[in-house]
Amino acid sequence: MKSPRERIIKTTFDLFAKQGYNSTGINQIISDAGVAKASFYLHFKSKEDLCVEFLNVRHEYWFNELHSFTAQSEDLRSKIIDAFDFLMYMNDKENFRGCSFLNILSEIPMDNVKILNVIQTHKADLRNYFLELLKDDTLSDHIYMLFESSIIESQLFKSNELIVKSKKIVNHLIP
Amino acid sequence: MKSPRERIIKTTFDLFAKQGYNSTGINQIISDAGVAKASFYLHFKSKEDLCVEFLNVRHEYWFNELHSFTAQSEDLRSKIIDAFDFLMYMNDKENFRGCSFLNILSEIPMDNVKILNVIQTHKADLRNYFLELLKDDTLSDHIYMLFESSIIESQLFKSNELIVKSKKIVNHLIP
Amino acid sequence: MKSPRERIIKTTFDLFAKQGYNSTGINQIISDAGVAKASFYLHFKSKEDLCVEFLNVRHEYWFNELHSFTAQSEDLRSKIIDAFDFLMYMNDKENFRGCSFLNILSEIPMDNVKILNVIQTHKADLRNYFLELLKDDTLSDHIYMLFESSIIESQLFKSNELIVKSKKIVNHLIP
Amino acid sequence: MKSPRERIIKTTFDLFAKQGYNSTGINQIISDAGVAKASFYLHFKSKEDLCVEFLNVRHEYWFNELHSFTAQSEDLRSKIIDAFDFLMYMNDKENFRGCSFLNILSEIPMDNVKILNVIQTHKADLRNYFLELLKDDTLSDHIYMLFESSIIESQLFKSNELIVKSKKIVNHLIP
DNA sequence: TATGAATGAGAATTCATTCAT
DNA sequence: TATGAATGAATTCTCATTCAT
Repeated sequence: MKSPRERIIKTTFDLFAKQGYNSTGINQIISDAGVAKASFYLHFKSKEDLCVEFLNVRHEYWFNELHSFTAQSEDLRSKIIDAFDFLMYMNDKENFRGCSFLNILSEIPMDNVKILNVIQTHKADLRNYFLELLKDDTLSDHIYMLFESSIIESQLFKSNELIVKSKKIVNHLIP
Repeated sequence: MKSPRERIIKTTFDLFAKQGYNSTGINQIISDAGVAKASFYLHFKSKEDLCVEFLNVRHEYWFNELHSFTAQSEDLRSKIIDAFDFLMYMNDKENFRGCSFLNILSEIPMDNVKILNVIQTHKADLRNYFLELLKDDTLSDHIYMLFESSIIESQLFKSNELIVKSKKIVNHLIP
Repeated sequence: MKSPRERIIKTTFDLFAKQGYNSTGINQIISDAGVAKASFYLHFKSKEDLCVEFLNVRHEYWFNELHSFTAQSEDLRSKIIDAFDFLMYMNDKENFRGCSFLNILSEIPMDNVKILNVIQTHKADLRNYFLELLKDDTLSDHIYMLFESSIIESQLFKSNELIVKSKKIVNHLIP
Repeated sequence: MKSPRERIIKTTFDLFAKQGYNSTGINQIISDAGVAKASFYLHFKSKEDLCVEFLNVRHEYWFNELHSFTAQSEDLRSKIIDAFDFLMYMNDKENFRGCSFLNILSEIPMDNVKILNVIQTHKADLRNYFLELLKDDTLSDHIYMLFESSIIESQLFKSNELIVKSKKIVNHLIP
């Protein structure tokens, strides 16, 4: 059995991704993780702190998954298309739960800069991911925005329809 | 002075748009609205019920605002561009709070179909708005997705940068 | 059966006087009072708020008791002496628990002005009580200080010894 | 660097005197002292135990300070007056925090004899201090009580007013 | 002697909802 | 229709203490 800290992070990873931030209480986390309440607060200063940790872990996990999913593709075009296929893979895997970062963005008060920063960094990294592939910021932002919409709209309609459509559009955009 | 029901709706409209669903308690609503607790539950079965009502009112309000904002434009191109300007107008007015519908989508449990339906309907209407203007579902969905991203990214970065960029892109897309 | 609010105040009165502020939790108060937790917070904004209310009630109670205890005495000297006898009566009644106001003074952080004010007012009133009787502020403060010490020392040593001694001293001081 | 035990005692000395007993948690003590939790309980059986130790150290410290402060004075009268000046000196130094012993007396359950004993001993010693100087137990207790009030009232009103008044009164009392 | 990790019990407070009038 | 009072269940967080090493 892993250490309490690891169990907390693992549990949080599952619960926040599945239920969101506000719907997941500390009580559920500790009971699912099999950890005492005080042990939780030994490792995390507050729920907000845990959220930051969660987002960091999620960030790493998500990009790792993206990278392995797109690793085979060699040319630019298929690398980008793969990214959209990755979204469908994730929707399948996580049941159209959408983007943990954007979900939490909606759940926190607007002045929570600590969490906001982590979310912004994640998305800035993603935006940069496309920029480094495409070397053209208008095109890369264009695709980034289709990518973002693809996530949200598939969450909203519980369907990959607009991801598929985005793929077609993107296919035409890439030179 | 308006009726209790109207006062509740008005207050909810302000608070949900400003603070979100979960951060707004019934207590704040009734105290801001100057209404007794029991009176609230006389008119609304539950907070969820109120949420549906809020989304309906918001739906109507939002499209009304969009229509008046874009009323002057006569040709297609400027009508679409105006829609993106409308987003900047709203960000200014509502301090980059993003889309009430998408925000609540993130705040509710995924199986809450009652609320999910209202959100889906709103977005379907918006998607249709572009379709009816453009008569070409690939193009209209393309623009719809840029529009959606524009909302979210400006909320995320508290900046209109990507709205401006979207406008340029959209300008090229429209024939 | 009285109203929840009354039951809370009655219970608090007993518990704070007996156990002090910090050793008395909300849980004990509501369970002893037979009231739901949320009902408690319906009537009192916070524990601090309850403390202020408690001190106000205690203030009135204490002076009422003092007045009735000393009501019979007609001349100045015996009125003052009666006040010291009153302390012994209270020690007997409340088992040498000392002064609720001074006890709480020791229990709160020094910057809690809200509570500090109530305590200061109580003691200013007491100081004034002696002044109005004696019309000589040096003498009245002299006696006030012996009175205060009498409370504290009898609490400390669980004995009325120094009250008795004070009475003798006071007897000589009054002209 | 001193031993853990010494560091704990030094830290406790500062924190208990400044914040009181209940407002000072073990966690703050060990973190301020730079000592591990288990090391703390190696040296002190419980917080209560630490409290006793604190009071003992404080006792010694306080009397030492008093003695040095009054060392210069040769005649009886000025030695007594000096004691009251000492209170003002301490109020200045410790920001009107009052008597550590009386403060803790208010913070503990009444049946905590272990701590109560230490407090009683301290005050008995003080009472004896005046007795040995004055050789007249009525007079010495009279002054002792003014002394005690002086501490408490200056703590209560954050002012030396009643200490000054006490000095005048005491000046007349001493033959 | 020294420690970092872990804990059970309890702290104050807020939630959406219902009841009696 | 309208209401003020009352509630059970949950919230986040802190307490002094102990265990395994």
